Amino acid sequence: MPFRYQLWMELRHLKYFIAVAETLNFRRAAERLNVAQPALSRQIKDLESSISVKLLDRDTSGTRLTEAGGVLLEEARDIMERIDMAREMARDAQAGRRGHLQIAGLGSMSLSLLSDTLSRFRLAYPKVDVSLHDIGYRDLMSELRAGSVHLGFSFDPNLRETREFKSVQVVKSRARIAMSVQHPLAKQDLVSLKDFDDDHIFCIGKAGMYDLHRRVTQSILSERNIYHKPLKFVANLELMMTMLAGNYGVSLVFPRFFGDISQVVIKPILEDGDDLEIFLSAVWRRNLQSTLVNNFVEILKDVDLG
Amino acid sequence: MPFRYQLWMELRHLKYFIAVAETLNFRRAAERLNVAQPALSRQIKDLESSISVKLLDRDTSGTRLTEAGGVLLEEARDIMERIDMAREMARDAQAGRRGHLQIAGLGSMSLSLLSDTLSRFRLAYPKVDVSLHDIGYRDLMSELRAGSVHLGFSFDPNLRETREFKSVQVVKSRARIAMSVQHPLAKQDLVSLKDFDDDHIFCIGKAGMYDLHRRVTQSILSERNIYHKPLKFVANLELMMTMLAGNYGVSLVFPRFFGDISQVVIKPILEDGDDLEIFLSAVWRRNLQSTLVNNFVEILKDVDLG
DNA sequence: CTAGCTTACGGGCCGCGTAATCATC
DNA sequence: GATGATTACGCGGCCCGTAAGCTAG
Repeated sequence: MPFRYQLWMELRHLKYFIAVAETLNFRRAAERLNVAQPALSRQIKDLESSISVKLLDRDTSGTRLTEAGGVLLEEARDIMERIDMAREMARDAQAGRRGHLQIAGLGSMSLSLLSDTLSRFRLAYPKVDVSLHDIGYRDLMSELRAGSVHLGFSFDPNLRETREFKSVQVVKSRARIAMSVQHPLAKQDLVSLKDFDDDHIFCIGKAGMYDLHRRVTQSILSERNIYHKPLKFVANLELMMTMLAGNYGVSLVFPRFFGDISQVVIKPILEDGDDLEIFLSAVWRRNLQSTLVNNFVEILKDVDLG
Repeated sequence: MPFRYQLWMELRHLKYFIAVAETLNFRRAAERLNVAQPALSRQIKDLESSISVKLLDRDTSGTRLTEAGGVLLEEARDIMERIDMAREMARDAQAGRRGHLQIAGLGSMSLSLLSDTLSRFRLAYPKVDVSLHDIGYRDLMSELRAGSVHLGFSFDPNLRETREFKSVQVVKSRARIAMSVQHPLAKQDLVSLKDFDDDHIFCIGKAGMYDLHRRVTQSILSERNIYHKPLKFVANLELMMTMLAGNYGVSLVFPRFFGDISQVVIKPILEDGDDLEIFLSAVWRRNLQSTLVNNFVEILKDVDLG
């Protein structure tokens, strides 16, 4: 397949043309350009013939722009500005001051934590476009590999320091139980996981994107052989909080990844165990040499999310 | 004074870079460009060093865009499009299909006649920007000379065929008297200028822009030694028509330059004389080689304004 | 050994500068 | 003659192509 763009001129032609069009005098334009006048004449002539358009009227009374010349002058100036801008943009991009940063996390659970980091990053690098994506943790690896996501947030230990990925631990949280203030146990300071066999236990999401919550909840309960009713699912965090506030059930939550909701109290758990700790990590491809990601991670480390 | 735009690259560099960035393979890109691979390598290297930005990561696993490269790729594509567009626009301009056409006339008196011509011109040359200006006939000559107005409309015989200007007669009209339907003479088919010594005679404008009407009216009346009350002035055509409709006076008008107004009748004049004929001409600078103007005049001639 | 990019080197095109030519005032 | 633009012409840079070099699988 041949190439799309034909080269019918070079930037030199535009530069020379602008100079002549602005001075309307070949000799002075040549001086400004530090070239000899004949060279300038020749280039203008070449430009005109390459587009088959008369750009300048040269007669005894002087040199004047034709209408086509006037039109091209505006365009040419604009193009030269674009050229300069392109260089600046590339430099910005190299310095991590410009670009597109695609960040993905496990739904609002992790992304809602980032508001501080995001605002500080925006302050430091205002020209960087940041996009947030809610994707499932299963997709995260492949998206990171493909490069369509540059930085991910994950609770998955498999997606931490490996030969392929780098990561930094962002925050950890210990599982607690969230329930309505009207729940019988809401007055206790400490509750046991065994106390909720009569309650519905809510999880966010049903399959795919949000099913991390279900997996963690199920694993914690079955690890301890705790009887419980079948898990109930709600689509998102807000819905779950509404259900909890209405005392329709309880939920195993990781307080730092949630906001404070009135009508809902969060109680520590009597039981012990490492699996009650959950770690949120930022993950990115090790061989992705991205100043954007590096800058973002620097700020991320600097921000106290705890 | 040195020149504004520095040349740190040529379009060739952009073209080559786009090809490499799209194929991510120097050899295939070189094929598409019909150059040898080393030449391509060298140009990309030159481009990178000229802006001090790494655009492509070349390692054993292949060639990939850096972030800066991605940014530049978008810009480069855009610039190449602009280049092609610039040529098309210049060609359009040369063919009179694009540009700015500045038209001036003597207020709404003449410009309101042009709606047919304007709409046909717009149909034929949609990319041409037409601006209408209301300027006095005194300014018209200087504006035409300066080139800030390309085509003018004038009743002034001095602004017709001269060594400096070309013109074409657009329409002529014979003076009549406009008066209210309630005017005592409104029932007559023919009236004499001498019948109105008791009526106020209205003219549009007081000084400057619109005073052509006053000059013509005054000249016609004094030429015939007709007694009349001092002329009364109104700012514009609409106001005058309102005054006439209210039977506050009469006016010497040139029907083709006015619209039909209810409550106002227009009567032929008994008197004879060449000075009762007024000609509207389109005028432009003779040595202005403007396809836009030529095209416009062609359509103007073609449209029946009578 | 192959694939893929870079370095080395010689040739040719072209853009430049000097000088001459043309045109108008 | 002065100003200003266009040919004429030889030089030099640079872009290119061929060939060799380098690295990784």
